Amino acid sequence: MKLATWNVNSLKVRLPHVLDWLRAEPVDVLCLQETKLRDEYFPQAALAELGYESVFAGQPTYNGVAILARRETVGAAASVVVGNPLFPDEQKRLLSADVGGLRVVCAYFPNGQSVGSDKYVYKLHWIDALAEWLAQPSPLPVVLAGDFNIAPDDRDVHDPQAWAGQVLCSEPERERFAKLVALGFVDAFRLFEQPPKCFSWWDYRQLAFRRNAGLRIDHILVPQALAPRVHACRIDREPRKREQPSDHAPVIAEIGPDEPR
DNA sequence: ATGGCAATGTTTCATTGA
Repeated sequence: MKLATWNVNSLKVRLPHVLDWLRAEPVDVLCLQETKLRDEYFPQAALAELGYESVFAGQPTYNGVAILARRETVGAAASVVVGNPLFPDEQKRLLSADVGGLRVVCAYFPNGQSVGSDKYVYKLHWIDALAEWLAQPSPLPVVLAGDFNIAPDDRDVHDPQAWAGQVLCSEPERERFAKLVALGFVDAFRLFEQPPKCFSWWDYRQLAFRRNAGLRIDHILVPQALAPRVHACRIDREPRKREQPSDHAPVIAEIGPDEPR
């Protein structure tokens, strides 16, 4: 199956991009972040027309996550959980659903604003609680996909010197990323040899995309045991080239079937 | 040191993002 994650920065504005993208790249599961929509405005019907079932947890203005599942290939989403049971939170950043034999956890990590700020402290606590939750046993292999708002390594930063110690790159954030991975995951993207300077987010300002001045902050973590089944992982820059794009690009992983064919 | 760009609702600016 193909599983992707994409921070769309407003699904209202980006719906045409998402629909076009799914027509060109009919992934089986798509995790969305920053839908910025109340649940009553979620474009369920338009996605259903393309064959996708949606589960979602939104709020006005900020945050909002969704998991789209292509019905004919992965069936219906089950065991939907909104938020982290261990971390009561008004902000809609986390959504889990069982689909296609996987427990898909769609996450929009807090941004953190700046190192040492209240939002940064919240970010670290939020991640710690996520790790605590993910440490609990699951009946299905867990895939954690989303906008982590962490560039795990200097390879994931266009200008590591400029970003050193800054939010998204600070050591406490990177330690937390490593702690999540240490629960038994692998970063699907790094299972493969990748060209240098692969990023998933570029600032809207200062022609950052054209200069490839970006960060790799969107990730798909798969269980170590599933690593042999991951056949590819890449970032699709094409949607970022369109008019009025999201500042993030989708990340796609191809995960093979359980049984060798 | 600051703004720069985009989206939203508190809407003609302030807030947030990353």
